[in-house]
Order: sequence, then C-alpha cells, then structure tokens
Amino acid sequence: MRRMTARPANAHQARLLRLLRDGGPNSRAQLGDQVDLSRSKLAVEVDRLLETGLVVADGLAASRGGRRSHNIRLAPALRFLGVDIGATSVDVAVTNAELEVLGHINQPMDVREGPVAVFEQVLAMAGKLRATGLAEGFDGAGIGVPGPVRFPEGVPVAPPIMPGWDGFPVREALSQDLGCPVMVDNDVNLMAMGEQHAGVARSVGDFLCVKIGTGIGCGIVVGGEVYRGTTGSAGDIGHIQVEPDGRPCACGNKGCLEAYFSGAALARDAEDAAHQGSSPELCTRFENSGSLTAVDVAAAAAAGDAIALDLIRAGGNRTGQVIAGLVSFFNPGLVVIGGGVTGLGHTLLAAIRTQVYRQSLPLATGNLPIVLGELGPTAGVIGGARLISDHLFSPA
Amino acid sequence: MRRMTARPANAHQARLLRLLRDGGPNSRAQLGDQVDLSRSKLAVEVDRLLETGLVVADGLAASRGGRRSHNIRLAPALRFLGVDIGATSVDVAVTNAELEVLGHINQPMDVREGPVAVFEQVLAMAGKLRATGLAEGFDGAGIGVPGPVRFPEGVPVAPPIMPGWDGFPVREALSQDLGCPVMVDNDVNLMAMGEQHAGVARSVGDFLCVKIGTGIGCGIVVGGEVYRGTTGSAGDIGHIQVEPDGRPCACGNKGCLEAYFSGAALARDAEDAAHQGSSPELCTRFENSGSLTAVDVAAAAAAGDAIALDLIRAGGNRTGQVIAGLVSFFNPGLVVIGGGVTGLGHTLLAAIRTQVYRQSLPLATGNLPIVLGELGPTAGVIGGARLISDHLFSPA
DNA sequence: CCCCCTTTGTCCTCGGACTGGAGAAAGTCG
DNA sequence: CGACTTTCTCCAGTCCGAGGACAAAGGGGG
Repeated sequence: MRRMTARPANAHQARLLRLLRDGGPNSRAQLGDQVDLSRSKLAVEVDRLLETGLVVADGLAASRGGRRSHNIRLAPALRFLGVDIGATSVDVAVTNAELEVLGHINQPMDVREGPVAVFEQVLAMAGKLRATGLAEGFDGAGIGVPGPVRFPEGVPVAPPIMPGWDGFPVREALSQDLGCPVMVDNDVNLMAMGEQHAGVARSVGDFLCVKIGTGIGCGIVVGGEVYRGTTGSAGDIGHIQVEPDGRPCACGNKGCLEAYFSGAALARDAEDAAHQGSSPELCTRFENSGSLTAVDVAAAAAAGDAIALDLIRAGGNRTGQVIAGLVSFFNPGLVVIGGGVTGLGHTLLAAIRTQVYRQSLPLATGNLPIVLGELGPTAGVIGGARLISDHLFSPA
Repeated sequence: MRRMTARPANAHQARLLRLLRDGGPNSRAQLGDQVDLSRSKLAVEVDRLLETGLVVADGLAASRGGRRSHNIRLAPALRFLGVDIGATSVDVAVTNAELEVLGHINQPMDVREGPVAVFEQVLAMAGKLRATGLAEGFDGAGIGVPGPVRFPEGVPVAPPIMPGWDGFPVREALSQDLGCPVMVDNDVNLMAMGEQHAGVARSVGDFLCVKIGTGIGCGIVVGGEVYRGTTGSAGDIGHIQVEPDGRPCACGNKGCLEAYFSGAALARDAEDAAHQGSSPELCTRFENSGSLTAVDVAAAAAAGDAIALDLIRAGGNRTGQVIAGLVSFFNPGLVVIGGGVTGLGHTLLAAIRTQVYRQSLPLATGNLPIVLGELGPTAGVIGGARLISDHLFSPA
C-alpha cells in the first residue's frame, strides 16, 4: 500500500488536522466554531484536505437542531509507530491518526547491545504488529531513546548508558528501514508528550514529568512545547548532587541522585539488605532468583516489608529534595511522576510530596498537583506517535 | 506634548519597529533585505508607520553602488522609562526608542517603606529626568520589583521582602500617574532582558541570568522569551536548600541558599568575622562605620584579606552548587552572573565556575560560558525599557 | 563630461484569495 | 404540514499583494 506522502499546505490545514487528531471526528460546522475562518474558506481547506486523502468524509453528524452536518475524520488507514527504547526493554505500538493505541508489544532487550541489534528487534516487532492486520504500513514513527538526542538531526549524543549509540544516525537509518518519516527524541520527553496528549497533563501548559527508571530524567514542557535545551540534554537531573562527597556514581562524580535512587541503585540496596538479613521478605526473594530488582522491592513493600518501605521512602525523600529545587526554579503547574518505579506507587509519591511541599515556597506549591502518570508504559509510545504527528501535521 | 498613542496595526509593522529598535536607523532597502516582503508591500507598511508618527525619515543612507536609499528611524522624540526597584535602592532611567540610556539616576530607598512612598520617589526621579530636558513625557514605562509578579495584571504577589506590596496594583497606579502604558515584572527578569538586548546575552536563545543582591534570583530565557512560570515565581532559587537542617532562613525553612550567600548573609558573616578579630581588614572597617555590608567584603577582598576571600569563595561554592543543578536541568547556552555583588568579581566567578564545571555533565557544560553581566546597574533599566517596548511594538 | 550599469522608489495592473449574502438542501418541532 | 434552524454551495464584489515596467538617483570608466 502506498503510504501518506501529503502534508498540509498551510497553517490552516495543519490546525484542522490537529483538531481532528485531538478531538476525534468532527463535523465541518464544529470545526468552523473552533478555527475562526469564514465558511467559504473553511470549505475550501477541507475540500483540499479531502483531495489529499489525509481526511475522509465519515457520514452524518448528529443534528444540532437543523440540517445535519457531514462528519470529517482523519483517514482511518493512517498508522503511526511509537517506539520507546528503554535501558532493559523495548515498547513498540501502532496507533491510528487519533493516536489511539491499536496494538502494543513489549520485549526485554539490553540497549547496550547497540543500535543495530536493537533496531533489528524493533523492526521485527513492527513487522509482527503489521502481520496482525492492524497496519498495512506506517506513515510515520516516533522513537524515544534513553539518553540525550540532538533533536534536529535525530542523533543520540554522548549517552552514558548507551555505549555504541553515540552519533548513530537513528533517524536516517530507521527512516530508510521503515520507509516513512521518523523523529527521534529522549524517552523522557516522549513520556511528557504522551501524558500531555492523553494523560494527566492535558490542558496544562507548563509542567515537569519526572521519569524514574534505570536512570532518572525529567521532561520539561514550556507553553505546551517540549523544551530540550541547547545541546539536547535538558532534564538530565539524575546527576544533580544530593550529597556532597557522597556515593560514587557511574558518571564519575559523587553523590548524584541516581547513585541513591534509580532502578539500579534500588536493586543494589535491596541486595545489601538481603545479605544483611534485615529483611526476610527480600531475603527469600533473593534466594529464589539469585538477584533483586526494583520490582522485588515493590512487591516486598506491597507485602508490608519495613526495610523495602524504608528504601522507597529514602529514595523518595532524595528525589523530592531535587524536585523541590526544580519547582522553586521552574514554578510548574503540575509535576508528573512516572517510569518503571510507578509500581512503588503511593509510598514514593507521599515521600516526594512531603519533601516538595515542605521545601518549596508556598507561592510555587500552593496550587501544585504532584501526581503519578496515568498511562504507564503507553505514555512513551503515545508520545512517540504524537511527536511524529506533530511533525507531519505542520506546514511542509 | 501629546505622547505616542499609535500602535503597529499588524505583525509586519511590529516586526519593522523591532528591527529599527534593535538595529538602529536603517534604509528601506536594508529593511527589505531582512523582512521577506515584496517591495510594494514594504513601501505600504513603511508609509503607514510614517503616517502614525512612530517612525520618521532620516536623510539619505550611504550608497550601496546605486541610487542612495532614504533612511528610516524610530521617532527621535519617543521616550521610555526604565525603573528598577531594588531592596535598598531605586534606579530610574530614560531611554530613546532604540533603548539607549539618555539619563540615569540612582537613589537609596528602602522598599519596605511601601509602594506609596516608593512611587512618590520614583515619580520625583522621573520628574527630575524630565526637567533636564531629556524627555518631554514618556511613551511607556517598564518597572522591576524585587519579588514575584502576576505578570498579566502587573501586580506583586506574596513578595517576602516587600511587606505591604502584596496585591498592590502597581501597573494601574503607575499608569495613571505617568499617563502612559506600564508593564511590571520581576527585577531579575528585567536584568535578563537587559543583558539580552544590550549585554552579553545577545544572540543567545536559552540562558540563565543569576542575580545576587539582597536576595538571589534567576531569570530564565527560553527561545528568546522570558519564562515566568505558572504563578510568576519561576527563578526563585534563593530558597533552594543547600544544606539539610542548615541555617535558619527568613522564609521559615532551613539551609536555604540565601541564608548562606546574599547581601544580608554576607554582611552578617563579615560582622561575625570582625567580632572574632580574625580579619584585621574587616575589623577596622567595622570600627569605622559600626556595621558591614557586601561592599565592605568586596573591598577587603580586593585588599587581599584572606577571610573576606574565603567568605566569597564559600558563597560562590554554594551558589555554584545550585547553579550546577540548574545547568543539568535546563541545559542553557549561557549563564550570566549579575547583581550588586558583581563587585566581588572574579573570585566569585571562579568559585562558581569550578563548581559548575565539576558537577554538571560534560554535554551540558562543554560549551557553556559562565560570565559576569556586562551592564551592571543599567541592565535592569534597559530591561524595563525593553519590556515596555516589546509590548508597544506588538500588534494592538 | 558622457554613457552605461546598478540600486532604489513609485506606479500600475493582474491574479488570486477571502468575505459575506442569497438561496437551496436537509432537518426539527409544534 | 408549515415555520424555523442549521448546513452547505454558489457567486459576485472587494481587497490585497506580487511583480513588472519605468523613472529617479548615484557610481565609475573611458
């Protein structure tokens, strides 16, 4: 099947496409209410979009008291691919043009195997999704990688946990392999975009999205747009120092937040606790599997294990300390907590909240919700679809 | 004299006005090179601007090889007022439409005397500037106050060091008294805008501007625009915690940056040192005047006093620690240090640099200049003029 | 000093785009 | 079944901007 090549010819068409993406099928009249164009102009632009095949007619809308309007929707055959590459697993999902997830696969995978191996697997996963009949091809793909990205080129730069990825032309390579436009971004930014599109951050202009997984990162949204910084490393809060002369960190410094709280640090602390025998719950789990991960800690905490709860609380305090500083600095309208450790749930959230509300100034915290992400593992892939759709639904 | 009431009628005119403001007098042809409008369209818009009186013809431009072009400039009678209200003094300056400072007055003043008393003095100072013949009236004024501001309304909110100012309708009151449009912002944001317009931050899109004075604040510029946060308190970094359970701070918390380094904290530390007799330099200064300020510390340091230097270094380290975190988070293209303590100069700068370059990740610091502000006390007033001119030079 | 080239400014016409009204089509409701 | 509403299409009038033609102004070489 030939895929979409058309792009909106002007800002009006782009606007209409985004309205249809975010609001679903809509009647011409309703569109008219939202865009402040004359009826004639609107009709012309809609007709042109219909010609390009980007949108299609979709029956009659419900009456608003008079003649019924014809519905318009984005072409139902449009498919976006969202790819979220984590440190230890990969998520791939297909969405329609309204960014609804039609199919979603997760597979374990070590990012350190390098870009070639990872993309082989990603392509296989995409092929599997296509084979289910969900898609005949892809009109665009958005990829998230766990490290800084030079956004315009779509190339990872100096990613600490991804040796072998530095400078790899992700965008170009995947664009070739998939045969469609591709955009690449940091995985945390994708999560932020996902929560903004379909999660808790709808209708918030300025917010932070803290992702606690193998590492810790923070998506920054300013005026509805992701802020990436001068070199694409904005939001890299995992290596903010929380303890002068503290624990050595993989980055070479001491006392970084990540050295105290992250998937890896938590696992190590848990194993230490297991060795010392202070936590029976963790002990048995360790003996069963020979190692421990954040998931074990979450399970132990859920079972009421005091040591596990303490570990989570301590990490939450440290994270909260950093977030408190960021809140004072950035004065966001919302803070979203997400990532692999959301399993730690409300114990973690409570610790973070306590710390932030105590340390930041009342003016900044007065009306500041701090909440868990709503979308879990789909945030990243939805964000990927959103990223590429934003790109495609903008004037060429 | 009737003052300017005209405003640009559309985005093109606004664009032209800003080009003339930032680039000075310009020929029609040069303007044409910058704006991507057809000659006819450009001529029409320029003619309209001439009609409104916002710009005037200004003789002939140098030849570029053919017929000489007519120069265009902003009306030379336009005057903006920049007001920078600090905790202990007020700066007032007049600028022309190109934001060049024509006259500048500084007077000591305690902001705690309240808005009415302060504005009485500001009006007197403005009157004095007018009396010198520099201005026959003002076409707009930009005011900076040392605390958070609800920007759209121009009203201070919950300013910790300005009791009595909370909710005072600064914008409205001053607009009445001066008879011209007024915009109000945080003093740190004004400093950032000043350095952006005429100082070290020209041509940098994303930067931070740290002002160390009575308090510590940070102006945040994203994509050339000042970011103010959800409630206008963005950049309030003085109360970020640098020492768990540390010194009590005026804000009620413990271990805030401001409790360790700021005009007030530095003065107190210096007096302590004088009492203990460890610093002869500070001792004699204390005996002379009965108290010490940051200026004394700067002088003592300049004279080579070891204790004074240590105080500055310690403060710089603490500040650098905070800035390092912000750099990791925000990934700016430039960090500007300014405010009253710039007298502490390179000792301070060196301490901050050391800390930032050591603690932040290479990708963020690799190409990151950390410099002192170029404009000193004029940064704020130029920023004020810039603020109001941005407002007036935008479509009505 | 003259002629030719370049640059700038003005005028004018043509084409395209947009507005808004008229009226037809399609429904709702009493 | 008729009056009213809403939607959609068509059309003419209008406005705006692009870009060519040409005049004005200056530079520089011969």
